[in-house]
Amino acid sequence: MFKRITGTKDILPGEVSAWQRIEEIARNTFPLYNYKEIRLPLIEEAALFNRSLGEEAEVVKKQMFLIQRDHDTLALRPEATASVVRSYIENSLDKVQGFAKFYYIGAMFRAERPQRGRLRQFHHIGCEAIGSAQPQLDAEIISLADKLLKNFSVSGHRIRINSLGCPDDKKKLTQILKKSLGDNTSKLCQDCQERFQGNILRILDCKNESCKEIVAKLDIGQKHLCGACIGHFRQVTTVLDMLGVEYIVDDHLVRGLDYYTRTVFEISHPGLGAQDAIGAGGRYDNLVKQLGGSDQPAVGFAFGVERVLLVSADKVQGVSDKLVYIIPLGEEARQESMILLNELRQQGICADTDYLGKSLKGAMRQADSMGVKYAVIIGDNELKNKTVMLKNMKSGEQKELGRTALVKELSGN
RNA sequence: GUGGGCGUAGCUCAAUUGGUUAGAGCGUCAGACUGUGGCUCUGAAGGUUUGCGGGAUCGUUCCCCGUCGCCCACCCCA
Repeated sequence: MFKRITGTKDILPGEVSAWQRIEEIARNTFPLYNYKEIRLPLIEEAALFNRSLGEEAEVVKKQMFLIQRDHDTLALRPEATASVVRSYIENSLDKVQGFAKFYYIGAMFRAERPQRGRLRQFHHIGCEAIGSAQPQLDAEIISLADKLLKNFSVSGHRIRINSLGCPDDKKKLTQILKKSLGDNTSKLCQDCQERFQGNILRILDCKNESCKEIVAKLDIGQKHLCGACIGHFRQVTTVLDMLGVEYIVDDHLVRGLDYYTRTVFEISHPGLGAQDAIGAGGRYDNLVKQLGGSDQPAVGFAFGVERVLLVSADKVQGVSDKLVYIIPLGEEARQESMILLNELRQQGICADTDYLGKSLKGAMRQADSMGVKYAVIIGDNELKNKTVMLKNMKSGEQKELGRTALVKELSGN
């Protein structure tokens, strides 16, 4: 028997309605902020991600699904920001329109060990605004993220924000950390000792208690930020306050991907266990240039759809309450019902029938368990009278109608 | 990638210190007098015989090893 690839999931019809709900909310909410949908390939040149996420990023080093084809190394995309930027540059959108807002919904791939809220194929709903450095945009995007969550029926989430500063500030922060931690690296946990080499900023958000203590003593705060970055961050928080978005400034918040600059944020939810980030994002003012485009600052974020679904209070279930179920009794009625089905469908009425030759009782049970609103019975009597029997499954009432009267009755729903 | 737990019908779980035909509930299907669902009752199907492959044993679903899968945590991240 064939099996799913580890870390992938079949989304069966029963679960699809929950997905559709989330997607529909996203498609309704993004346009309010003038974000336009963009659809991009699932595979890209692997080098795109090496360049954008950083050679040292775990995602690049260990988690990419690589495909070797001829002399090219391709990768299933582990995230979409790099692809959006690639597309923005490749299609000369910087020249055509300069500032642009995009949103996307789609699958991402990372070869991690699966656990709750973590899959190898997972789905992002995200957006990117490219071409402006204004702090108001950062605030708008955080408030959009918050709005989306509310629309998704998610509550109790926590938004943490921080500023990493411009590239010079990031370098400064790296140096501060190297200097102040250099003497007692041995006191850091095993992971942090490795981070010290390649990914030193991440020591700031280590969960290890003793590391936390050491980091707390350093009292980093936002001392590494230059005047311009401090000003930027202050404006971001000011606008967030104006918009009534609740957030926590967390100066230990660092993101794992290289491209982030200045504002970063992460949205977590206590209902999730270890993988508690349901969404995250931030500024990436250098990425467009770094990938060969013009100098365009940008900001964006993404939600993990699976994680959002885990904490969404609205558990919709698929019911066929718009379906009309036709029950033919006998061979002649079965033929006749094909005409009726066709007619109903032409009128835009969802209609189905029993294909198993069940008894009336069995077919009624079937109709009931599907949750249909109407059943239509066609038997010998109805054939003779050229009518059908329409039964309202909720009220139990039924009446005998002619064909046209039936269509008229049902179109009203 | 590292550690731990688990793996018995479609689902949730049982199965006495390893001992004869592996059980239940739910679900599915069928029936309960003529063409009518939900509740109830009755019955049936469904496990290539316990993820897979080895091993120890007179014998194992139960013990050991390997493997695959799932889950949880670490890590990472959405």
